Amino acid sequence: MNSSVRFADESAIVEVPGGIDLAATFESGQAFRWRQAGPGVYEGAAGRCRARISRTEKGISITPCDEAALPFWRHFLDLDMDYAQCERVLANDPVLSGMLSTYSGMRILNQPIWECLVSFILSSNNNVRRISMIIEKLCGCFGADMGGWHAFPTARQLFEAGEEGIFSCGAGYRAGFVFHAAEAVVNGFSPDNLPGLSYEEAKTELMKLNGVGEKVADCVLLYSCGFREAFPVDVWVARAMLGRFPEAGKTREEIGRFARARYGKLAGLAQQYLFHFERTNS
DNA sequence: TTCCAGGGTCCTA
DNA sequence: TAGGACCATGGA
Repeated sequence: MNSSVRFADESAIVEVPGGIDLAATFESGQAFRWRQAGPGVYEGAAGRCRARISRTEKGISITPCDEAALPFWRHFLDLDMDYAQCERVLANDPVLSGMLSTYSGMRILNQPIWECLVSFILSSNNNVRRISMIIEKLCGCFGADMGGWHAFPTARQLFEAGEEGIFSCGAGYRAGFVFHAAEAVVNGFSPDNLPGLSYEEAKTELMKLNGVGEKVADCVLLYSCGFREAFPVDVWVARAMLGRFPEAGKTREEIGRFARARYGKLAGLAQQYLFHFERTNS
């Protein structure tokens, strides 16, 4: 799917045919460095890039953004995926149809893999607000100074920060897990190779890391590696599924299997609607 | 004061 | 293999 683009005033104005709901996309617990800066306006960063994204009549405006930067943001926001078609398919599901009309335009992001991995290691037994706080501290303490803001720290930067440095940012018992992941990357593990594997292979590789279980692995695969069949099951999604699909099973593994069989390659998007709806309506 | 949060690990039975 | 204790911490 290709959409028209024009550049003006250091901005890229991009037409988004399938529509995009910035609030649902940035506030549905998949990314932790984005804040609302006004009505229909979000500011945030991904890796070493920072931008202000606002709604326009037919799509979005990304500032700053030139021709060289556009591919990064196009991939990050998944602008080449036909979400209108995805929503048409999911709308046939009686459970999801109401959620789709409420949050139509919610998208699954393609985040930098290392950043996504660390973010979701930090998510264990934690809440969204506090995860964001820890990540901002990690960026401020160890990320590269980009002039007024800090990039997400690289694996080497977190390795050199040490477990104590990571702990000092409020990571708690998860500091050891993050340090171990950084050490693994410094010693040769390459997260960027994961998209080239199968879903099962990539999940197995991720789960070799300390602090990465079934749920965290599925989050990384869905939000940064392009595996749209991944179906992370946290307390909210488990609650949503148990209330609507008693036949899905009780364990998180059973629920995940049931959802992948039911929704296929759209399982990840279905999960995002279930999570966001359950959180905002409880 | 207790419970909960986008869980995972380790120990015990 | 299943179940439960434990891990840090801040907000409700």
